Amino acid sequence: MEDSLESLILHGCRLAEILEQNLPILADQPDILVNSCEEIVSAFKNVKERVLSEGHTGVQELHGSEVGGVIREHATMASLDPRVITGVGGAYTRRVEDVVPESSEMKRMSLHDQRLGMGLELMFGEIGGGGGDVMGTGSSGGTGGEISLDFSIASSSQRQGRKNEIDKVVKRVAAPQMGSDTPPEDGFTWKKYGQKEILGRAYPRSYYICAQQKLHSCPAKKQVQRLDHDPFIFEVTYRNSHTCRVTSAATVQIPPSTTAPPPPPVSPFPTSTIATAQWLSMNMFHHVGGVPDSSAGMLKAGSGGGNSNDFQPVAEMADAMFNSGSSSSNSMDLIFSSLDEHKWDSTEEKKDQ
DNA sequence: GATATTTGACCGGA
DNA sequence: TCCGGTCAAATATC
Repeated sequence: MEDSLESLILHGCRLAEILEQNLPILADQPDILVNSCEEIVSAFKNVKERVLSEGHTGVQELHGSEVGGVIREHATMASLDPRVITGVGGAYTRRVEDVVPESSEMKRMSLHDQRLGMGLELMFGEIGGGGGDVMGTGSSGGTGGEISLDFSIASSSQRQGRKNEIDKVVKRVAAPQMGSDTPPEDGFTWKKYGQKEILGRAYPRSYYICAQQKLHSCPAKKQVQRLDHDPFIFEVTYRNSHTCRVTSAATVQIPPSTTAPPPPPVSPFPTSTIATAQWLSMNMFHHVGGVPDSSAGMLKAGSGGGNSNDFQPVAEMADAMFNSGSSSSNSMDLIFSSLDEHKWDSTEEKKDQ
């Protein structure tokens, strides 16, 4: 049941993201804070248990040509962990209620996770059907509440296909600002060398090479493509590892699977206190009708390269959560810090330069 | 003037 | 032959 594992991770990440986004508000509402933390802990505890019991095979084997489809379809299965189903989203709420005995918590989860489900669907929508082996790792990193989902794509067909396809990482990131034409900073400087209309895509694809290519013969490249159904989400494909970074900062070793660091934190949710409070009350706790736009969410797909280490941050995060208690808002910093320390190196390095 | 971006042409894999 | 990726000249911006 690999899908449930990934869904669990995603669910936990999403809950953590929601909590982090609303920490300023929840600081004055300890009861809600505790409740929310417990939900997150529960989700990741489930992940941890599954990882330990399955020996990581769950994530490693999250292959398939239809990641999205798998998630969507399997999420409706009665045998699936209810939390998984609610985590996958509101699209299955009714089905869940059909299958699972009614539970107040379940219903609440299902309802206030509706927007999450939409996000997940958006997240997976275009990855599915690619015919590739997709290694997925859910992670939540950055101080801005970024939710990311990384998929390294290294299908057998792609291995045999075009060159440079082996070291290929696809990430999805939200536009730094609504309507922005440029993807978020990712810690590297890029030089655009081309743009092309892609068949079947509503938006052109931009091609970038590392700006350090001449200096360090850095082979890193990236492609930026807006999603058809959500132009505020960029699908960023990284190819080749940065050699420039290794050269300029010998202390940082970049595995191929983490070719690119995550973009800077971007708040995918309303930023004003009022807007946040409204969203919070609508979706997280009171879940009255209406499904907010999830399109601004920070989504990434990519990374991994089939390396089991991809899964490590999740386990670390789970550990951090379980060991740090759940009633303190500081736990969130602790949770994300372990990820950030790794992922934000390059950004900081660049700033230091 | 240097650098960055745009854009049409070309190349090569499927 | 099609289409994605790259090149390089033209253009824009600083």
